[in-house]
Amino acid sequence: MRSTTSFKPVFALADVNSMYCSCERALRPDLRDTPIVVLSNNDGCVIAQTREIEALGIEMAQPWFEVEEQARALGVVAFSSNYELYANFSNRFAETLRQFTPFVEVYSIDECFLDLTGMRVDLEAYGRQIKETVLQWTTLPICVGIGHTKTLAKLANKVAKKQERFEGVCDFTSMSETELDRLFAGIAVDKVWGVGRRYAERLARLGVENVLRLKRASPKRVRDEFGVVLERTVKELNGEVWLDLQDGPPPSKQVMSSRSFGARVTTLPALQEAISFHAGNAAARMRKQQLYANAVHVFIQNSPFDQAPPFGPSMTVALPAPTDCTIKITEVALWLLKRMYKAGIYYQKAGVMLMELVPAEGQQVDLFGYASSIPKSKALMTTLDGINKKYGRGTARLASEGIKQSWTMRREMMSPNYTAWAGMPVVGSKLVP
DNA sequence: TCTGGGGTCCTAGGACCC
DNA sequence: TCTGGGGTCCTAGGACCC
Repeated sequence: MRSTTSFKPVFALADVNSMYCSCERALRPDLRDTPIVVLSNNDGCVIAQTREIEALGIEMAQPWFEVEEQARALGVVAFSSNYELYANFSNRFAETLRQFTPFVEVYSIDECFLDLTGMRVDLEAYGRQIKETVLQWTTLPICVGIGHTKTLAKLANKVAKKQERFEGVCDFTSMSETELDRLFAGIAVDKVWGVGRRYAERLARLGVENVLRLKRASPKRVRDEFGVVLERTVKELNGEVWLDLQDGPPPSKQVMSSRSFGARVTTLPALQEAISFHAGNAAARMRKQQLYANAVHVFIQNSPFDQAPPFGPSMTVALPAPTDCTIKITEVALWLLKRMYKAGIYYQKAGVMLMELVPAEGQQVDLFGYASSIPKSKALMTTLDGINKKYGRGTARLASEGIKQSWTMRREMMSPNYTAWAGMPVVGSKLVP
């Protein structure tokens, strides 16, 4: 963090418009004017859509099967989600932003905060320059919001997206208090970062329906009614900095791998494959962060949408010593599964969560030998991760994950050639088509 | 037939201890 | 046996985020 003692803090939020759809369009420039949706795993729900789609009455998180027919009739093109592709574009996006300030926080796959405190520039013009550069270098369209706190920058970004007169860049810091208040009076309170549907309903009952009302609410009263988180939000709306730019993501406290099945699963062997897969997947992601797990949690469940009564057992077990070894974690997970499994259930989802994670540094070898094979295991895991990094995820894995994997998800509309694209040469962060 | 997959933080309440 | 307060730890649940 830079020192902010002599300047009023300034944050910007750069956010890619319809990230997943924009990535798909990058591969298919011919779809520039075609409405696109991207579907969740299993092609279940709509999780991203281009602007035109809202006008068609298709909503976010709507099950695809409910709207597919109508959408196709309207010429909508659908894609299965392709996270490797999106992660690749996300990295290019963040790298481009680093040209403008070293103080960049990657907040999510399609959003970065920038600290612009103390910059002697016309902030709005700078925002436009950022927007244009990202478009040129990555083909991704973005909006930029600028404010004295992260919460305000978020809100400014929303305004930049929604109100066309701003043309994609909205700078609250250059607006007068009166101007801002007039703007805030016209924005629904649930557009504020940290105010979801529930809070919005409760706030509405107290007569707080727009952002201006929330900004003017008494922090103490908000704290008593809603807790410290929303109190902080109110203060941030008033320009008080409570959230700072984060250096890097804090280490995870838990790592979860879970997924719905492509079709219902009933047999133990199929569940064993799925749990093995999730154990291996979670362990690999945990190793990437150089963490060890102290506990393993496994769950299986049927579908809330099926007629059957809900069945969703879950169990957690503490490990005798922290480990990052896929083999040990898988063993434990399979043991838990065996204890929970009941025949005659149509399982819809299963998952593994690794918990109580601790840094890999300084792990003690326990007295009873559980961890005594650590050097061997470490070499094996390093090899495993190396192969999978080089040749793609899942190239090397435990046999218990199965070969056919009949339980895996559907991705019937995946964009082709994504690996070739991911390997595209980069010159000075610039994308070379 | 088909209904996402990750995470975090806070709070309240119970168990237990002194 | 009854009474009370303070502290910690754990868990479940609810809210939020993308």
